[in-house]
Amino acid sequence: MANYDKKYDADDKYSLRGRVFQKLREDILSGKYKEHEELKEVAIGEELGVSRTPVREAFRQLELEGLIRIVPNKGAYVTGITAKDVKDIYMIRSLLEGLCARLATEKISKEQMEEMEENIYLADFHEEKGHLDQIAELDNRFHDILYEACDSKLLEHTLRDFHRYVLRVRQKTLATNTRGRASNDEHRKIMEAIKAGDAELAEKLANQHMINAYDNMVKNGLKEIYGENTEEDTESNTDKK
Amino acid sequence: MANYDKKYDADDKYSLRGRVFQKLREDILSGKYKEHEELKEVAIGEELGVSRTPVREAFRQLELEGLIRIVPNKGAYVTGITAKDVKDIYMIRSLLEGLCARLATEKISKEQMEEMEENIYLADFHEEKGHLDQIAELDNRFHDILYEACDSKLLEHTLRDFHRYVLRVRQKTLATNTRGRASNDEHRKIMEAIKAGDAELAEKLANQHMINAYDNMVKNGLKEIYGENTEEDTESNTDKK
DNA sequence: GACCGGCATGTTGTATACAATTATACGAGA
DNA sequence: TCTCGTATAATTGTATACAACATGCCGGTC
Repeated sequence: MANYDKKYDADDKYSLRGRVFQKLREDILSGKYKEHEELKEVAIGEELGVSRTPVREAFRQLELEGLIRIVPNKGAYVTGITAKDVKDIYMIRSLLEGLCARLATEKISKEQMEEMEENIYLADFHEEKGHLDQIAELDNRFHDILYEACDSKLLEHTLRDFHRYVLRVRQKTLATNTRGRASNDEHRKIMEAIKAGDAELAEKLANQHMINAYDNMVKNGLKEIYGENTEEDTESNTDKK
Repeated sequence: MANYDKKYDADDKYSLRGRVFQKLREDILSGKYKEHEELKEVAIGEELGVSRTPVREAFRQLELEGLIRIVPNKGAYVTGITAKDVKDIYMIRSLLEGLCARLATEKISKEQMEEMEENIYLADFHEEKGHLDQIAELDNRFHDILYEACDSKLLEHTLRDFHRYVLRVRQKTLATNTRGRASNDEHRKIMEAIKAGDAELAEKLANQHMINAYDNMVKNGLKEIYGENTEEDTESNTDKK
């Protein structure tokens, strides 16, 4: 981890490797490739019209992002997220989003503050109309703004990683109920605390925001989506040492 | 980042790529390759007796670990750590080590508990004798035990990443003064809290332990080691679109 | 009929060849 | 002498060829 600038070249859109990397990440997160599915180098390569070399390099990166698992001499498999993983991520995020909000209170710029207010306003609007896609999009964007505003490349990157990682789960739950409204209300309170310069409060609210999001997810049947033990690797590993 | 099992195959010692990856990581962390030094594929390849292919793949992984920075069509450069990066990392670690200690209080095994006690006992011994290398080693190991004991692959991995990342700095400061003793005393208190089942206390102590470690580092001239602005990328980037 | 071994096939691992891009050096012109 | 442009070299990006390994089928043997 701890790789700030990475995004700006690892994701470079203009090399074949970068394109393959982005495409595969998107496809995995969007669910095109499902858990435990095997990704074959030649198949991916043909699909995207490139040779195996850039595909292989993209695989190595995807592995470090935790999206696939590479078994030497065997293949690359899409990793699963267990219910426990999700729980752990939200525990970690609760603390770090809090830290992020606290730092942002000091560091946020005028433009970021304005975008945040606009974000909440827009989310209200789409909430009224029931535009689920836009709500999800704005929810993501709210957190992105917060990450940018904390003025710490490391924290920003860490949070973005975790955020992206649970997207697979989150998208399924945000659309199912009234969490959208509650979530946006919490966003508003965080925003107001930051605007008022109350770092302590902003931190606490952001902490709680994550806890609420997780609780809601559990209530709405996280277990059914990602079984109690999706166990991305059971004892099927005879290749250790 | 969220890539638990990765270690067990990304680091696989028996493929050329895995060996190159490990070797380079070690060399960068140990300081053999210095900040902003350019790593050339052929040079590394020849040195290790392999072709460019495994070297390139190792580069991609090192980039995601934040140890090098790859500029498309130009080269791979060892990244620097700014003083602010170190500060951010310790802020993050303060929270996460606290969480880790709290979780470990519930989950730690008998064996882990025993190793932890032994660790502290040994550290005391080497402290008396002034064995700086062993003290540093035991300090690292203490945290590793804690990471393992929290029973969260994600948290464990995240903390390990950050821990490893600041090793470059930490090794230089631990040896310079009396921090070794103070650090071990703090370890003992954390251990006792865990043993007593007091999760709250363990968390607070671990929080403070990181803050103290950072304060000590600042006192002992972090600035001089990693200048105020080691700025791993200034505006020397004319290649961004 | 069950088990074992080896060949055939497919897939990944590595090396090498070639293309594209960037850096460097040198010389011509002002 | 300085600057600019072109040619040349060096380096990375990509494709392909070959090697190593894993898997599954098939026939043989007990």
